[in-house]
Amino acid sequence: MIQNTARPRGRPRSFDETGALEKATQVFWSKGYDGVTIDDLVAGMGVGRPSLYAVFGDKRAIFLRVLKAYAERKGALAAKALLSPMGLRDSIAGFLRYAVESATEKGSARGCLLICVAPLVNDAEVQRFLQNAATGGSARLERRFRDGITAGEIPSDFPVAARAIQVTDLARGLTMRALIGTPRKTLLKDAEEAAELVLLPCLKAIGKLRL
Amino acid sequence: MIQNTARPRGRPRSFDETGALEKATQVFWSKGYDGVTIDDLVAGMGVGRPSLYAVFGDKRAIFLRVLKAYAERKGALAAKALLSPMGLRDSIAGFLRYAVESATEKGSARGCLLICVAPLVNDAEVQRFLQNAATGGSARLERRFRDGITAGEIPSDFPVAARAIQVTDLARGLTMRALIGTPRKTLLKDAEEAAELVLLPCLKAIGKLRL
DNA sequence: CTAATTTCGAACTATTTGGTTATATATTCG
DNA sequence: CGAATATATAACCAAATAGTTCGAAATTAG
Repeated sequence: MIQNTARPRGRPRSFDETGALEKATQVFWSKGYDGVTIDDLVAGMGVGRPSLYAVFGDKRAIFLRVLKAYAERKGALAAKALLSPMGLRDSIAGFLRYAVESATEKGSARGCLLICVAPLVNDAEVQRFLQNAATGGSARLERRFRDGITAGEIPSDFPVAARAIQVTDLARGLTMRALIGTPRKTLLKDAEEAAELVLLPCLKAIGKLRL
Repeated sequence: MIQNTARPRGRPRSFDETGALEKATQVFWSKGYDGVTIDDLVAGMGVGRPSLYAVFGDKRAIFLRVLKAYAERKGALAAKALLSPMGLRDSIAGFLRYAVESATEKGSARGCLLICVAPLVNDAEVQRFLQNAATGGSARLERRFRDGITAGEIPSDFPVAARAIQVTDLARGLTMRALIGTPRKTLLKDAEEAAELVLLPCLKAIGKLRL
């Protein structure tokens, strides 16, 4: 069963479906949801108008697919940045650094589809999706903090939940500043300092610190 | 000179100019720049189409005026929230609390025109304006931190610049989460914890702490 | 090779949108 | 009151936009 999907019957498509969706991602990312017209998508995706409607549906449907694919891809990369380093500090710094780097990548739009543009889409399903993505993200960060506790890198009463949320908020802030043109270099320094901040022991733990 | 501006010559306007701009603010705030049509503005501002063009210009011009007025108003309120309390902690907490409250106000759109929608406007002048507003905001926070140093509330080597930027980033994060529907109550708690975070002494200062 | 199937390319239609024009209305000045 | 001025209302127009239709093209099945 090398070819599970036998070649379909009619004229073959001149475009790659997932490739076209990736191009659509760039279109939405750079122009925002409301700023995108069907013609923008036709031009950007390299798919003819009728094929676009037949294969993907209307703008909203395309955006939803784009959003979900983007979230999966980006979520995996963010998780990798978070989980690859061994030390907790490198983890958090790596996560924030990744946020900055992907938000200031040359050749791509600035910012982030999930953080900067999707929240402005006036659509209940999009909102639900973003809510879930957000809680999922901070849950992962919280788990990473907890692993830091078991590794003895932070005290056992470290406020893992609060700090996890704060990391996501700081990442949002860095990403929004990328959008308004703050240079990567500045943001990378800020990311480093943000990581330092969220790893500070809380006051009641200071007494127990061995310095 | 009670009436400095003698009544103008022709038919009087049926709308108040600044009032109309405030209504326009709500329109842009709730629909985003690209989501707004001229008809939306005509309906929302209560100004007829030709008058709208004659008095305010096109959509971009209206948005620029809206943006500047909004920034001034909101900036003043944020400054008040920051500078009214005497203690540093109440200041920072008050600032973040204000960000959350204004981003979750009933009867107004969620989020913030400056933080959530203006950054998506693809316009050089808007970008410059936002950059300046951002640096101005963190400069004020930095000053407030410095006043905290002279008041002896934080050590003299407190990283004022970094913490000021972090407060703005946290505020951005809270505001963006307001936009995706995170409830006010949650955000208020997060704001409180964020204030606590940014007031933690840095590690090298802990040795000097008198507990 | 022929028929069936699917996509492609171009044109088409109805609607929305940005911006203007024309006429009526309200006000001040003389 | 009548002329001048400025705004309001409605209608208008051209361009952009969303979504569809139709014939040509490319492929497989028989």
